[in-house]
Amino acid sequence: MRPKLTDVAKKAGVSVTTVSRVINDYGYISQKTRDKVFAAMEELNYQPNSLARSLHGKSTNLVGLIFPAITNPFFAELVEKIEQKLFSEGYKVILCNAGSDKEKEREYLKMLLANQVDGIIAGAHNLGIDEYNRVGLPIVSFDRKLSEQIPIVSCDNYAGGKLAVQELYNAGARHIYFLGNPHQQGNPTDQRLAGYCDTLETYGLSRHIHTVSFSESPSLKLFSIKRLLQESVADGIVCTDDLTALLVLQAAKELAIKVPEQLKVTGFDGTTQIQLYHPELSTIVQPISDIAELLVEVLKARIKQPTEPLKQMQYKLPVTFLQRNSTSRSN
Amino acid sequence: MRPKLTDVAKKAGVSVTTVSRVINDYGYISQKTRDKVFAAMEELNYQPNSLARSLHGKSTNLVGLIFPAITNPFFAELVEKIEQKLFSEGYKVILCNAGSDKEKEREYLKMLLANQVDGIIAGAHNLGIDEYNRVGLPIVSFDRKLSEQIPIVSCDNYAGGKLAVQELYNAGARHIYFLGNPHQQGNPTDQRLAGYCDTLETYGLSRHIHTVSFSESPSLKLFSIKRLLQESVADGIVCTDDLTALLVLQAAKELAIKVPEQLKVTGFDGTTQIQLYHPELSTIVQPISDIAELLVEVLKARIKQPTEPLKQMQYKLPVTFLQRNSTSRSN
DNA sequence: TTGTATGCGTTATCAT
DNA sequence: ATGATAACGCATACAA
Repeated sequence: MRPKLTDVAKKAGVSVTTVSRVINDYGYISQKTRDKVFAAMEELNYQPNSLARSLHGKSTNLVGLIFPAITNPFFAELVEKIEQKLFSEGYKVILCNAGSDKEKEREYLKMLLANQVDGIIAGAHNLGIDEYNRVGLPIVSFDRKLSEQIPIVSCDNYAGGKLAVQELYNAGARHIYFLGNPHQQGNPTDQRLAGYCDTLETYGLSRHIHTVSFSESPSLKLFSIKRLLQESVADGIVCTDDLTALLVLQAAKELAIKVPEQLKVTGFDGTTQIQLYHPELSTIVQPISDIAELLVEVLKARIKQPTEPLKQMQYKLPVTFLQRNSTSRSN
Repeated sequence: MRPKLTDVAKKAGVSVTTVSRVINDYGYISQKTRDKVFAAMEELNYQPNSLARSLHGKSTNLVGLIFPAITNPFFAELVEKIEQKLFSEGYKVILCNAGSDKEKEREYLKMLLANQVDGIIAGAHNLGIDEYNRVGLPIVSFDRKLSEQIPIVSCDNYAGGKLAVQELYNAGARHIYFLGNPHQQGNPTDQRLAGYCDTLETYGLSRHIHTVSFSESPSLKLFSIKRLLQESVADGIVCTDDLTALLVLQAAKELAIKVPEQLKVTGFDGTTQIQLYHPELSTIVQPISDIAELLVEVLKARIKQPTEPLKQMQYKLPVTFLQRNSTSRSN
């Protein structure tokens, strides 16, 4: 049995109140008893039971993170940054890898409630608005609208889509395709598509929109991308994420299509990892660290003042373009 | 305020005991009251407070995961698998990204204790034996010896080191270098080095052991690898992880050293992600899914019977070789 | 400066 | 078949 307050009290020869006072540094206590208590705690390797503490009305300092998959480098880096910020603020993280599983996300949501988390940062979005509305807990969403009450942090997806087209155009591409996940209504990532469409229009080019399912197995994805490359006349492709872009590069290589001479490609996300291990890929870089920081800041504000009306519904962070070889100008 | 048992009881017009009975499916209750109670719960969106529950002696069904960095694809895949297994067993995961920070790992360990986790799976190892011994909680370690009392799950690192050398040798390499993290005493990963050394000896070749710090920044790592390639006569390199191997490939490319003609390279880990996005890299594949499953199984056993003496101290899972172009035979 | 008693939300024992 | 109540480990109002 783990030692409890009474055990420490007994060992130190004082009352539980005194021990509690020492632990929480509250009220008046003599240095002598303080020392005695610390010695007893040390000897027993005592750790206050934070469950009992929270039951008493104290907050748990627990934050739930709901994301689709940490094996995706983008989410891995984002989650890691979030975890770091939260840790430095005294919060601990319960990680919920919801995948694209509605039921699992629901389960996790219930679990987080049951564990009295102080708040939730949601990056997976399989559930509907009302389910999130019922939670009744501070929530901040990454990159997706969950409800009218839940603030969203994301990068400037529209600017990203626009920038990608501009860069491809400037590099000489005139048949610019869009390749991404099937889009869902009302999500900020749709803005990437909107940016693409609008910008094409200003150039007087026509749009070509193709989708590959995010959840599809990568080898299937590779297969459909190859078919796309064979059947199309694309000389530029805007991908909605880096992994898809890498598959395009791979497909092009297998088909002996030269990048960037015959085909220029941009990714989206710009994780440190892919920047480093795929230095050939141009991409729209999301400010992952800033996003993480902002998510945490906004959540903290909601936790502190849950009833306060939202100052701001959406926070959009700027993107940048990372010029690499896959979009080099070929003369 | 979140609804509590009394609220549900009041709404359903029964006592708290009855509600508790319904929730836990315990004792006798008429279908009629059962329905009433469920209706009330539904209406209030009631979630039992698992803190109060655990306070009463129930287990939290919480498992702590301590790992160095989920941005490393290997850990990302391992953690994701572990999380999946645990979830399907009814456990939730507290993720502790300890980095290589001793203090953070210590903090996390205390936090997990305070949150009454049922057990811990430890994959980061900055702390000493005694700190883990004091925990007094079911722990299973991945790939590292933490104490006499803590079971270890790992792949067969020795076989991995051996296999790598064999494959390089068979592909024609005769100056086979070892490139990895600086090794620490008594850890299973040292076995990779041992396997390398022993196997070289059977071939009558001499050993060349080089280290690059794991925590070093990748661009620094790349730099020192380039220097190594320039100064050495290596025609084969055994890397202790895939990311290092990728840096070697990159360095070779920049130095116009042809792989596999002039230099053959093997990685270690074999994550799905790197297999897919770096199809040129030969590697020793760890059975990640099996490792995850075994970690969870062993932990479950410890949780069920914490006092039972360990049946087995070490569990070694077999590795396989994935033959790709970086070790192709060049005639 | 220190100790006693009560309550947090839930489960379990005992009664009805 | 259902209800009253003690206990879980801790924090705090109140008392000493």
